[in-house]
Amino acid sequence: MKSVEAWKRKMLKNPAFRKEYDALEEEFALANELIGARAKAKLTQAQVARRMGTTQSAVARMESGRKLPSTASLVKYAAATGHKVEIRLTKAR
Amino acid sequence: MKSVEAWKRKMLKNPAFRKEYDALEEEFALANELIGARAKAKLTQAQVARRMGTTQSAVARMESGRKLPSTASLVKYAAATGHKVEIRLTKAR
DNA sequence: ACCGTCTATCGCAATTCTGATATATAGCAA
DNA sequence: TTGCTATATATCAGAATTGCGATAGACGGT
Repeated sequence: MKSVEAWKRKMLKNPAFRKEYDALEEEFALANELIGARAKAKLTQAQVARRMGTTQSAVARMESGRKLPSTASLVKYAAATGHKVEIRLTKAR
Repeated sequence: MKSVEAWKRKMLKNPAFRKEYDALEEEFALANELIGARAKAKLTQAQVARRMGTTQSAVARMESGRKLPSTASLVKYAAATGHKVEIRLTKAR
């Protein structure tokens, strides 16, 4: 067992940290969606960027998960990788 | 058959209009998701607004479909109505 | 080691969205 | 009609995101 995992389990018991973590998880999940979509399309960031009408650095930023991208950007990114965006509000766990 | 429907079918054959229409459809679909989530929660715009830490007018704007709300706002809105946001990039039709 | 390709990050101006207030409209009940 | 509640719209300053160039790191091939 990796010590990082132990640390994570312990920290998640802290409510304050937990809140932060959940918010971050949102961003990471989204970043994975993006990277996965681009991988399926077999395109580089630069190629997606050109199709979106923007630059490679902007695409890298979206995939970094350091910022939540706008809905408009998501739609453009999806189109560039041959996908469409689906946004659902499902019952919270 | 309503004449509006006939007009719509005809217009959708126009590629330029079609593009506009698809973009709008995106926003309307999202607005419906939001309104539906709030209806299930049986909350008013003002109640959701207070839970989101914003005002009734901001909630109305999100649901109007006249602007694409930010991802951050979607997350807050979902939480306020007892939901969570799911964003998926699926194969384009 | 050098080169070419792909990705990550920084800083700043420009664009877009948000928060807030005020006001308008619609429906309903007394 | 009056009053009350819920929703819609306008405006504007402030906040957040984007576009862009420059640059650095990572990786594989020669």
